[in-house]
Amino acid sequence: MRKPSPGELWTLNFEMTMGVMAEVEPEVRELGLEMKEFFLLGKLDDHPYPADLARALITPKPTITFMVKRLEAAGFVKRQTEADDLRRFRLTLTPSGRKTMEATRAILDEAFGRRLARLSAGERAELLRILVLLAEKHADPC
Amino acid sequence: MRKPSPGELWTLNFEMTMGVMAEVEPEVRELGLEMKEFFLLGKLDDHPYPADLARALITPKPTITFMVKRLEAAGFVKRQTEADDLRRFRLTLTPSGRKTMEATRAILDEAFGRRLARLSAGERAELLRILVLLAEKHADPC
DNA sequence: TCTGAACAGTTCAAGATTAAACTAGTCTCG
DNA sequence: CGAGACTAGTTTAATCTTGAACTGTTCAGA
Repeated sequence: MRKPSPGELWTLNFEMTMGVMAEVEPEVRELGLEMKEFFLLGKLDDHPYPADLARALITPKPTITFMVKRLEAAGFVKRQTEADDLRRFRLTLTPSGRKTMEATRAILDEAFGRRLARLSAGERAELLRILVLLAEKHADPC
Repeated sequence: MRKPSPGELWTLNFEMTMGVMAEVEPEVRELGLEMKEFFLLGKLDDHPYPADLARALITPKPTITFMVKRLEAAGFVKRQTEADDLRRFRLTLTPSGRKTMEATRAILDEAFGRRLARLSAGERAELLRILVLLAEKHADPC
């Protein structure tokens, strides 16, 4: 590959990522979960409120409302009102929700693990190091 | 970061990728393009037929139909019937479509370039090498 | 040539997403 | 306290997406 521009590199990475997601999706669906719902469940421990989730997942609030509704109906999430701020609902994973989330992660581990197996141990470590650098949020210097 | 599982690494990467996309999206919208449409335009040279695009973009055929309709109406894409196979339409970028696509890529270059600037030249080269390995499609050994 | 399978692309209807507007609770500052 | 600004979460209505079914075309094999 000719030396790509940053945008081309981003696109290559994006397509790889989406390829893995598409690979995994049917199997995850069989667990009764959409990939987007998996992302939500994965954030729940650190971001237990809907508005908080909306920010963390870069997703509009109404979308979160509807996803939470579905997840609650499916028995993956429990909502409880927060005594000290009556506007908010604290969301928690039910045991079934956690189990399903972990099963999904296992499927993802397996699929992306197959790709990572193409790399040496050193390359995998380097990739981790690099991704941590890239993922870091930098304060906008205004 | 504790050594993450493959799925956690994938998720870290996915979130970084989506973060860049969210960063870029408003500016791209001002050009009159959705990000999804940008991906479509970017594939057009190599995949000039809708069904072909649907496969390349891992997207259902009706979605492509509607996106192409919009892109044609916006003057970014031209459709012409293919004489030797009357089922198919060949799609081509109009000059305006190519210009807009390139402007979008420039925005992406700028945004992802800012992240890449956190890496050394050696790390960037290593990242490219690694992503090429990960992105490669392997034949399923059945 | 004909028949049936396969493919390109579209339509339609059901379902998902989301911007805008809303309700209701909290907080700040006089 | 009380007014106004802000935040959480929902509703509504418009838009977007997509599975299923369809039309029309091509192609392989009898």
